[in-house]
Amino acid sequence: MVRVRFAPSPTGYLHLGNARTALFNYLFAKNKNGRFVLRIEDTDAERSKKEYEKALMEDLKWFGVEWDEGPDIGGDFGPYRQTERLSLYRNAAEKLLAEGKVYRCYCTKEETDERNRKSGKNESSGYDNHCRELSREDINKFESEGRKPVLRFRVPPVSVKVNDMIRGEVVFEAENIPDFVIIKSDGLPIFHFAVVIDDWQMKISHVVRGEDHLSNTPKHIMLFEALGAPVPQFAHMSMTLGRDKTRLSKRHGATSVRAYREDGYLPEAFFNYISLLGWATAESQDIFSREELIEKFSIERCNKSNAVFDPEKLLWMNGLYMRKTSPERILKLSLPCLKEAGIMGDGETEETMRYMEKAVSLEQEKIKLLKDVPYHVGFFVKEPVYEEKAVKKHLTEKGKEVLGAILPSFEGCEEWTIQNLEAGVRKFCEEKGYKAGEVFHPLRVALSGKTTGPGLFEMIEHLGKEKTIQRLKKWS
RNA sequence: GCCCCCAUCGACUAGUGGUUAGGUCACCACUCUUUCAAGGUGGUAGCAGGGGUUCGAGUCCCCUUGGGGGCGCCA
Repeated sequence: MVRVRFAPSPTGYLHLGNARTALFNYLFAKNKNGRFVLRIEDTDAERSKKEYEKALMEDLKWFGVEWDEGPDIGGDFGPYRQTERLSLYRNAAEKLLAEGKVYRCYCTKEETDERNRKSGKNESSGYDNHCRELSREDINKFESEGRKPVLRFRVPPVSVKVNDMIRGEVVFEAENIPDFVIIKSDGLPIFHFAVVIDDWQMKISHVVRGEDHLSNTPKHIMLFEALGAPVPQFAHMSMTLGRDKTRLSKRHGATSVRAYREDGYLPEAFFNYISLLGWATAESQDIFSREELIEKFSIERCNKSNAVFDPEKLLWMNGLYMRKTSPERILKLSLPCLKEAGIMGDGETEETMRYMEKAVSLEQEKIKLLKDVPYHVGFFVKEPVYEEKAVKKHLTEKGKEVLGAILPSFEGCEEWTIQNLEAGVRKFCEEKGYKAGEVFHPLRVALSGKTTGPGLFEMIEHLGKEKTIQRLKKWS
């Protein structure tokens, strides 16, 4: 049984990189008919916030990554929050201590840094295993000073092979791994220890995570072995970078799932785009339905090299899905924006909803983001926002003259259909000797406020006689 | 400083010793068209560098360079 997990820290909104890790875990699990576990790593008391945990779950659900076990829905291997599992870590650590696999260390950060400096080593070269063989006397002395020890893992002198599903075999020498802390002096576990205990006890079969953890994996393997626990399979996926190939951060623009969600991306577009980062089929297909992705996904086809997140391609893909979906759904999803823009209110009638659906359908191929919907369809119900440039260019004296001249033919239009409207306007052009553009452009601007929009006659037809005449009068 | 990973168009990628190095985004041109889009057609653009191995290297090996990551009482 394949069991994978996604284990975020609730210290901020779900990051794009993490979203990708979650997605790959999800796809892998679903592809293998396995289980996808959500675990919250909230042992960092200062930075972890309940509201972020909530947001994390909302955003995951938003783009369709749903878990089979997690803090909100439970499961057979809970609890699923690390702060609720502290006794588990403590017990496991006690056992290792009794077995001599970990030891108490009383050094402060300053002391180890100082020793490193004196021996000419780099400050970040790690712990020097100073407290490995403390005597009873030493311990008593430190304890009487009131020092609180940390628990350090006694790294065995062996090399560790990581058999990575993406990277193949990677070997690490123990000499490059200093004894590391597993329990802090306040009794809380360090990340590396908590993950191992959790993965073990939650029976995680495959650990799929970012490459940033590859160098830490030998530590994890040593811990699994010290615990007598089975070592899971590992797959370290490439990292997600920004345009300049550095780690994705604020200065690259939006980096949280929340931001894309609020900008009006469609969840299926986001899902599809993210799946393409560091993974591809032999055909390099790039449009997939959720089901297709689940069916075709495989860890073996994950790339080893880092991937640059390209917001432009995401935007293109969103437009594609926007064109594919129904106007009804677009309207429904953009309702909050429309309300905010004062274009629609609460409790609109069924008739208005259908009217707006039609308006959306006329503009659908141009809509790239939900938040742009008000801009595209606002003029159908509200007085147009007249764009200065458009007015200046087309609603000139001559333009207004044309509008005044054509007004009667609209007033006299009995059957308000696209065909009639077009025939009428064309007839007008011919009779008065206007070129089409001389009439079409002023009409469009007077009615919509913009130089771009739906087909002119579809637009007029949908606007209706009343609004059309009222707006034309205003400009003639 | 030490350790690890990676390297095909600007970006995402296909490629697993013999290819005119393919697709997608972006870009450019043309086309369609009342506008803007969308669509269609075509195009610009790539194997980081140097050594090997081989009849033959984008594909295998080594070095260099570049990029990323790790080495915390953060996760």
